[in-house]
Formats: sequence, C-alpha cells, structure tokens
Amino acid sequence: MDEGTPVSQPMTSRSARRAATQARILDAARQEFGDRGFEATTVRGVARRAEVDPSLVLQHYGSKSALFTAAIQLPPGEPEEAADHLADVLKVRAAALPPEMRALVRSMLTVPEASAAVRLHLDERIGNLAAGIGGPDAELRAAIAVSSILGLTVARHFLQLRAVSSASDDDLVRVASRALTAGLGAERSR
Amino acid sequence: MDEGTPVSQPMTSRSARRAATQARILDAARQEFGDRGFEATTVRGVARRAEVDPSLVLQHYGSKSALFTAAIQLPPGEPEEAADHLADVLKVRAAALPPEMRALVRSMLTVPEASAAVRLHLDERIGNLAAGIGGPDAELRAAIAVSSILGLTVARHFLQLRAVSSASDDDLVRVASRALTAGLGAERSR
DNA sequence: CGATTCGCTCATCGGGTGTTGAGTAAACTG
DNA sequence: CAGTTTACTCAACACCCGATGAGCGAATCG
Repeated sequence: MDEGTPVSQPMTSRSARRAATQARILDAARQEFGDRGFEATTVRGVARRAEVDPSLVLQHYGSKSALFTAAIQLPPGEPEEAADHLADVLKVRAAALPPEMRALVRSMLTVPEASAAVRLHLDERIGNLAAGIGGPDAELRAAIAVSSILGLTVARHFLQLRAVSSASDDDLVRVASRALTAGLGAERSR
Repeated sequence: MDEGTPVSQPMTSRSARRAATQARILDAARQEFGDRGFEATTVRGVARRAEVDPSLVLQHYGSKSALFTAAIQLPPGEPEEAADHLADVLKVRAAALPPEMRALVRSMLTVPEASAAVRLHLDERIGNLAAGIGGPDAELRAAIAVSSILGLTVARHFLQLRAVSSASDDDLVRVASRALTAGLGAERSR
C-alpha cells in the first residue's frame, strides 16, 4: 500500500545532488588552491579532482575568482573565542591547517584578496591581544607576537623548516608559548 | 673636415652594451617578480619594464625559470657575518628589502625553488643562532626566533599589517628585539 | 502520463603565454 | 675597406587558459 509515498524516490533528489557536487567542487578547489596557490590552480584541475566537467565548476561558482573567494572563507565563530590567549592560537596553528586556511595562507603573498583577508584576520587578533596586555607599545607588542605565530605557521606548514616542522605539536607549543609570553611581558625599567 | 679624428670608439662597446641591457633586464625582472610573484609575472612584462623586446629577455636568460633563478640570487657574504646577533638581522629586515630578497620572499609560498632557497637561508641562520645560545631545545628556540623574524618581515613588507608596517624602523627594532631576546633566553633570565 | 525544469556534458571561442627562428644593422676584425 | 660576428627586432607557432552556449537526459510537476 503506501500509495501516498511515491514508489521509489530517485536515490538522490535534485537539490541534494546539486549540493553534493557543489561541495565536492569546493573541497577540490580548497585542495588545489592550498597546494598550488591561486595562479597555478586551473579550473580544469579542480574539475579533474572533483571528477566533474570543467564547465560545471564555473556554472556553480561563476568564475575562478569567485570560486577562490568561496574556498578561502573561514568558518566563523570558534577561532575568535579561543583567541584570547595566544597559547590557544598557537595550539591551533601547530596542528594541521584546515583546507580553507591553507588555501588562504598559500596565496596571501600573491593575491590581493587573500592578503586583505589575512590582514583583517590578524588585525582582529592583535586587537584582542593588545586589549589584554598593558604597558606602552601594547599594540606593537601584540602585533609582534601575532606576526611571530604567522611566521611559525609558514615555517612549519609551508616551508617545512626542519627544526620547526619536525618538532611535535606539544614541544612546539610548549617552547613557543614560553618564548612568546616572555616577549609579550610588560616592560621592565629601562 | 675634422673627420680626421676617427670618431674613436663607438659610444658603447659591444660587450658593455650587452652587460648593460642584461643588467637592465635583471633589474626589471626583480621588480616584476617582487611585485607580482613568479606566476603572474610575464616575460613580456619584464621586457616592457626593461624597454626591450620580449624575445631578448629569453636570449639573455634562456627561459622564464632561469630568469627567476637569476633574479632571486642573494649577494653572498654580508648578511651572514652580521647574522650572529638577531638584533642585526632584525635591523636589516626592518628596512626596505632589497629587490632580490623581495622577489624571493614573494614567491616562497608558491614556487618550490623559492621555498627551498628560503628554507636553506633560514636553516643556516638557525644554525648560527643555536650555536650561540645554550640550554635545552636550543635549536628549536633559535628556529622560533628566526621564524618570528620571517613573520615580521611578511607582516611589515608584504601584508602591510597596520601595527607592524606603520611603526618606525627604530621602534620596531627596539620592541621586537627585546621580545625576541626575552623569548630566546634560557632560564638564565631570572 | 506529458510537459517542463534543470543538472550536467560537449564543443568551441578568443586571448595571452612561453618560446623559437629568420632577418637586420651596427660593432668588430684583418 | 671588405667580411665576419653579434646584439637586437620581428613575426609567428603551439599551447593552455578561463569562459560561453547549445544540447541531452533524467528528475520534477500538473
């Protein structure tokens, strides 16, 4: 019986399929952008990795630039809360980077949009951190600490600098957080 | 009349002209690579900036990649000597970057050759620095300090992070070197 | 069921790229 | 002054890119 329900739904509804392939494309794009950077990434390469036709990529996202914009969008919320103490940020950065962050950082030196996004992100973090510490040059000291974390991230996950990328997450966090908090500390008499 | 005196030599000898244009091309290449990165830089763009025919660029350097290799070559010597103390390195990095360094750093996240060159450069610096400090984790602590300087360099000269790039050379060096030496110090700091 | 929507494929276009080889005029050589 | 070398220009090639638009078949709907 059961006539009310259509006999057999297609295994995947139209909108579900659409959403699924769209997500597959976005994932593939994040990987490619993260591995090669914006310029060296091709729409065809993304399509290949997502196992779809190249033109489908653009039908879903309009243009390569728009796809990039979508790919570097960071999920909001969490990171900001945990960012009060820089040890937390450090902990997050020591572990493997999520694909969208990886794609963002990879292109931050060559793509203005990525550069701006990173700048904004770090500026916010600097503001939070500076508010928590006192003394003269609070903002500058906070900026230095945040920039240091950026440098560590690049060294560890992109340059694979031996001493930094071979260290365990724990060792890196321990030694680095000690170094950074020491540097952050208020001034002694001068 | 007066033609008696052979108008002597051509204003510019053949080899001199060659060397001159070769240098003009290399300068232009460093600028372009430094501004846009390897991928977005075109041979035609370099030629335009050097006011030369595009094919001449390749006649002199063989290929775009070879041109890039030539463009990111750092002048040897100086930086290594002054690198004993990280305050010196910091001083160098606070000021405007020389074109070849700018070209190198701009592409370090997207071009394997540039990545390798930076890695090598930093590894050497880490070695020097680690040798000078004692205590446990000496190499890791040195690597963290060097990575921090890299982060500051990126933030100041590439991302133009407000707090870092608006600071004067002196302020930046003063505050940063205090922070880094504090972080670098073993337990000998009180 | 028949008509329609729509996710997707296919073929193609225009444009910019790195690179090459023939040609030219000026600098050299004897 | 010839003859040779050579720094340089010009035109072109083959390739790959991002992007477009027509067509197909399956899911959707009245």
